[in-house]
Amino acid sequence: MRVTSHDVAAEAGVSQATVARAFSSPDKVALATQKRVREAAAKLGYVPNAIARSLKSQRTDIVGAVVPAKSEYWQDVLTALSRRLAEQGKQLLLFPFADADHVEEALDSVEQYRLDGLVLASSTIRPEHLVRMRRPGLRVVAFNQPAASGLLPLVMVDNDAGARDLAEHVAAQGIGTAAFVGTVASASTDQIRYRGAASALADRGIACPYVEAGGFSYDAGYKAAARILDGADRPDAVMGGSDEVALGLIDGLRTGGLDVPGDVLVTGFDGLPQASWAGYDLTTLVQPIDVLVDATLAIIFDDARDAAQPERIVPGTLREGKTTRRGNG
Amino acid sequence: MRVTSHDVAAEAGVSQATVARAFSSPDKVALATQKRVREAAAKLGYVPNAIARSLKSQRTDIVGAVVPAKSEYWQDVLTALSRRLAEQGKQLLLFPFADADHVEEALDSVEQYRLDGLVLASSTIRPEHLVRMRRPGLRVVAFNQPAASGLLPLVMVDNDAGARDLAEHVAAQGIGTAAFVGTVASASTDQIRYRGAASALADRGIACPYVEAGGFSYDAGYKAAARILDGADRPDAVMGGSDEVALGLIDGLRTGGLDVPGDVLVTGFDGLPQASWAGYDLTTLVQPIDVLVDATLAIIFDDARDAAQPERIVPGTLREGKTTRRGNG
DNA sequence: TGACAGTTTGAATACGTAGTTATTATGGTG
DNA sequence: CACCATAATAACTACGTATTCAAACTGTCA
Repeated sequence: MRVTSHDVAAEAGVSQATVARAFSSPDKVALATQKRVREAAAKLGYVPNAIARSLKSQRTDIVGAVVPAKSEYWQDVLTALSRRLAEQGKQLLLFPFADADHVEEALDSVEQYRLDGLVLASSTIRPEHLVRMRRPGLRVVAFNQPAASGLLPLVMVDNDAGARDLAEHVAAQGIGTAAFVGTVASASTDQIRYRGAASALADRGIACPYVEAGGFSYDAGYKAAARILDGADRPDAVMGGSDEVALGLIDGLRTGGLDVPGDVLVTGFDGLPQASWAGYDLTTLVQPIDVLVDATLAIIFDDARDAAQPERIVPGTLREGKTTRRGNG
Repeated sequence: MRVTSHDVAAEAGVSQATVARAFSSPDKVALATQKRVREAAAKLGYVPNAIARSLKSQRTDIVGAVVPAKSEYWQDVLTALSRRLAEQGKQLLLFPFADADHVEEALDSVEQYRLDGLVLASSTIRPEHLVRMRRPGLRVVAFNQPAASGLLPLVMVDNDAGARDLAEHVAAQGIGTAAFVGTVASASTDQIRYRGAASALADRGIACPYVEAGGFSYDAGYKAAARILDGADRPDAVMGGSDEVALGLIDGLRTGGLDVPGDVLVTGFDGLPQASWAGYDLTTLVQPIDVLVDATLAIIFDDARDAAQPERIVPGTLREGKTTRRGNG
């Protein structure tokens, strides 16, 4: 039924061991034998069984990713991650979770597979879940998850500096008041971004209250806009906790009759492709996803275990769009 | 080092076989023994090894997906697919490819893993690649890929009917001329959608030339808008081959000084979340992704192999947005 | 020619689980 | 109390590969 190395061995008139060697370490097999084996394999349609190989070699060439099921940002990250892995002949196995309450189930599945590495995403994974994944033989990396600091190797963009950059850029446009519309208040990225922005604005005498959108989505941002519009004093600038929320904010504010950027400036955070779309042209902090992904894979695969708890914090870059470009007055 | 069922057996004072049974078919183990095994397992931190299980049972509980590396639409599909699989305790393994020339590499990797099923996506996978994947023991499904008809089990939205619905809807707004901006002319979905739209419009005496955007992206649509604007006679309506292209078209047309829908109507195809964003509110054909995913998994996992070559064609639903709502005149 | 280093190959084994067969314990009945 | 049916467990083996170890073969040099 299924063609195995034994079948190929019989066909080529050699032993199974030789077939295995011909595929995994060809330099140890005489050229003529190699050719004979390859021909037999081709004739029978033999393909090495990765499952059996993994069992023997204790490597799966598979990296797992525990991520929120629905999120533009994470979709982008996963795209970059899986592409990078594919280039190295490795694969990405997804463990999506619907919400914070279902993380544990995802982690249960993870343990079954003997993955080479694991990327833990989402700032809503709780610390107790994080430490649970510290197992011998499994390289875990927390991705953009400040709460993991000190608990796990960590790779993230410099949220604090990024938020400050955005705040300073906005302040430079000459605003009087501002507001920060966060995603979910308990998310550690949210907290850092807010503190960074608020602190930078405070330095310039600008107050910046926190408003919680209650989700990471466009819809959450859209709805939050209504609350901004209803508020007593409308801020001159609104800083979104993420691009998705910011894009929702823009549409919500515009639906409410405001002009962006004429009446109110808006910023985001992440650098999603959609933020660059001409309809929005959002000012945001672009995360260098490729750099973050490379850093992540370096921690997983580099034998030179950089220190005990590596912590790579990568700077983002400010993207200036028209959402913070005041008309001419 | 790694805890195995043998270790647990020793700890619990039973045989390895009993430990295995306690986990895979608990009903065959006395309750008291079961408890003892579970306690020993918990104490040692034992987790069954899915790799070894797969080798023995010839099932991996993993479904693979060969998809284009970069695409909003496929990201959505994969999200739905992986979520559905996770609910059933199964996982999704990604095999992304950068472009049509790299499909073969992806397929090479696929064969190594003994997957329970495989989803082949993208309308740019060539027929010879499709048939290559027809292997005993592997359930393959072509997802939204008309070209696979007759070659592989196929699940797709009714592209023809959808395109006709959109065309009729647009025609009903009282247009005189139209244009179809496809993605990539060689894509089989593109061809069907164009033919459906053009034929429905022709029935009403409206000509509909084909314009190739040259890609599946927002950028491709944005650039195609320029060509529409430069053209001799501007169409009253532009039908995009996909939502991504249509969103680019809208922004491109608006950048060029046109009002959408005031000066020109625009439609898309797919029903991406972004199409519903207030800034666009695109008229499009919404694909019932959950239905498509369920149909796909049914073919992969249902033993009652529906016919030899099942072909599930699911109707989409027209979403009427403001991009086809002419002002009031 | 014989010995020896180096290369190439084959036999045997282990990876960790699940299922198959054999053995022992249990309980009910005449 | 013997006997049998049934439940529960143990011993063993297979899944397909990679690797260890030993054997066979190559060619070189004294």
